[in-house]
Amino acid sequence: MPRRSYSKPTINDVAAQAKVSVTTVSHFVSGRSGACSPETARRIEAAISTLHYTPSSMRRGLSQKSAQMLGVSVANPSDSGEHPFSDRIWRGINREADVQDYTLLHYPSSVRDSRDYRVFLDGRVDGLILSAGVGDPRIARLVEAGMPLVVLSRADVLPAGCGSVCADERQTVAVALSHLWGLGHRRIAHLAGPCDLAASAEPSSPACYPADAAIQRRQAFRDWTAAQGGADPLVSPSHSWGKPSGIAETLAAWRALPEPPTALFCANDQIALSALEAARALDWPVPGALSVVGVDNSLSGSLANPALTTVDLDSAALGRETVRCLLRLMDGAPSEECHVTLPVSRLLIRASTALAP
Amino acid sequence: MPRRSYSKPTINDVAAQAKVSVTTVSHFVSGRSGACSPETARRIEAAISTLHYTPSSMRRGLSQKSAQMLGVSVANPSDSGEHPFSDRIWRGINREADVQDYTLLHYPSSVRDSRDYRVFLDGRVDGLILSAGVGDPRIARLVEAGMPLVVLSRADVLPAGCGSVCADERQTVAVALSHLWGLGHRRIAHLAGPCDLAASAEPSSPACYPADAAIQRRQAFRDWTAAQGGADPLVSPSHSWGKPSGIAETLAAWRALPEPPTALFCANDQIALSALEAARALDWPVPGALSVVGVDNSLSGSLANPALTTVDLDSAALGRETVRCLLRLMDGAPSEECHVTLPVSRLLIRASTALAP
DNA sequence: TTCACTTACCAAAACGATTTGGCAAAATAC
DNA sequence: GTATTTTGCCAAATCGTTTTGGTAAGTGAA
Repeated sequence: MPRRSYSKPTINDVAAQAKVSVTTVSHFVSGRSGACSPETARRIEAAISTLHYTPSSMRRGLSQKSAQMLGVSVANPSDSGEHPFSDRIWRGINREADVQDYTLLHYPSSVRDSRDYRVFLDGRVDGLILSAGVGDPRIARLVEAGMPLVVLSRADVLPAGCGSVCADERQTVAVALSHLWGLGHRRIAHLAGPCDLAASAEPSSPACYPADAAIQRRQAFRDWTAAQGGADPLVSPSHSWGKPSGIAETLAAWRALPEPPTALFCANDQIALSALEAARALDWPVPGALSVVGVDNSLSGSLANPALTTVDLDSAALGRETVRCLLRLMDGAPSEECHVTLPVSRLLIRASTALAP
Repeated sequence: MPRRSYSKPTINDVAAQAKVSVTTVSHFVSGRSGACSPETARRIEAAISTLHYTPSSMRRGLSQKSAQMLGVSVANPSDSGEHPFSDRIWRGINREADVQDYTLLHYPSSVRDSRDYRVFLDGRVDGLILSAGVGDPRIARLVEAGMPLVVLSRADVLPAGCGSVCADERQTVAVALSHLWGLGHRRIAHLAGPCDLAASAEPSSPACYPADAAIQRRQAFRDWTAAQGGADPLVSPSHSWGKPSGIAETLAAWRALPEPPTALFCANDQIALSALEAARALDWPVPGALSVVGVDNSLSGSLANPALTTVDLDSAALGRETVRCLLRLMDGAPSEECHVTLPVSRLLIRASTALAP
């Protein structure tokens, strides 16, 4: 038994009612190719409004070979509950797609993988934006199939043929560390994110972080401190982005050092919040004795006590750039020219950082 | 200059390569109508895998008059940063749509309204799920256009012709209050959500709460306490769902009462978290002297100190039911039979509630 | 008047899949 | 050995829109 479908008036109905040919209606509606006489226009307009005619974009796509639709599969907003980064990227993508007159087909990556992105290959979309783990085999498959593709990731971990957009993590780290440095901190420790790639691919992670964001941040931290002449900086083991554990132990160990750190640079806000909690438990005053900086500008961070100083990533800009990059690719730009690293970081100074003791 | 589009092999290419007719390929691919000989099957299979053929769902929809696609416009996950309720509904919808072999077209409600849901009327989708404010004029328009439609809202605030799904708020309230009652609390106050409809339509609100959820919860609270014989229960003025303010003042006033409340039932977790903060500032021990219950089971609530006792709404179930309801509607069920009120609440007892003092 | 040119419209083909109706050949029944 | 059914396949029509290639009628200039 066939499922009832929403049926609406067609261009033929309009043509019949207005007593003109479908061609004329099509021309009138799309505004292309030549004007029609005022009288004809009036009749067509009347018919359209009487019948509530809306041209079917699907049928249009049939003859135009374009669906004016972009597929998106960034870390499912659904699963990302409290990952503002992902949410803002998503919003940036939406905004720009709207401006460019494209509709988005959002396909959550949580859906069972057996389908293998088939939805995206069945002609519904003209191009694809996705976040994927390093070495995701599907990327190569999609590229091979000829699908224009932009991945939210670093260019150097991707197969050839697709574009990429990512945040400049060196800038992110520099923004945070120069703030601390300016406050007089000379002993700065780093609470790292998930630094082995396997872990960063775990489903609970905000998958639209470039898969190795944690590694990049850790490396940038080491480089930055090395550039200041500081030797052997304190770096914690990996912590999960989401509900990090083991932070209390690390902090206790650091505090017991002959020369404990006076500032903490945390790979993201969740980790920073856990650090805040741990410091309180240790009676380690923040920001009196220990300044803490996070990354992400999450709502929880702004509500924390003390309010968290954090690096705000303009993820909406990342989203926008992703769409633009994809459109360039679709316009035929060589994929080598579609790799973008954007400086999008800005420091939000709140109560968790202060002058070094 | 036309934009390059992703072009892929068609059923014709496959037929040519396998030296059979398109009809035979179509039958083979869709598995319908009669088997073909092993030899023919082998040739078709070979051609398909050589060419990487994927049937185009768009073209399929062209002749079948169905796109196997449902439109969704629940509170944009993008804007909902920390509204787990919305996220889980979204996930439930995804899951069920996948099971039923439908793809979702997600259209964020934040996009400029001038477009008026046109995307949804242009034949891309077979049905529509949305959350909308009370009296949203677009609902009536969509229904009039014949679009099968389910709204996440209460049935009695909707125009005729669409389905509806909502949580049973009386159950939500009962679950929370019986817990407190069982702990011996007899003086229970309510911190209400946004109770004027205009405010509940504010963009920052989790729009997939039924527009008047706050009102329903407040009413259910009054009814429940009245049923217990308690007279004149304490109810605060309206608070925003998101970043509520004025809570500190309310709590201070309540504490100064000759007989202060021993428990607080908050309209959602955000409000409860603010209450926790305010109680701490007042040196009002939670849960020693004041038990606090929220609604939503947000992550922030579980990480709070003390961890928040909360009502968990099985929003995924709501999402699932929404899809099923829509499919019933599309199958021709009369809209009067497509109104569902689901009891989906379950209590999560954590550290913010204890025996009455 | 005739030629060139524009305007206003239309008929038919195309897009890629499914569906329908039908035709041979093979298998089965009498 | 003929009649009937089944099997395996194909040609053509269909869906709603755009595109292509026209045809008439009207306008202006020679």
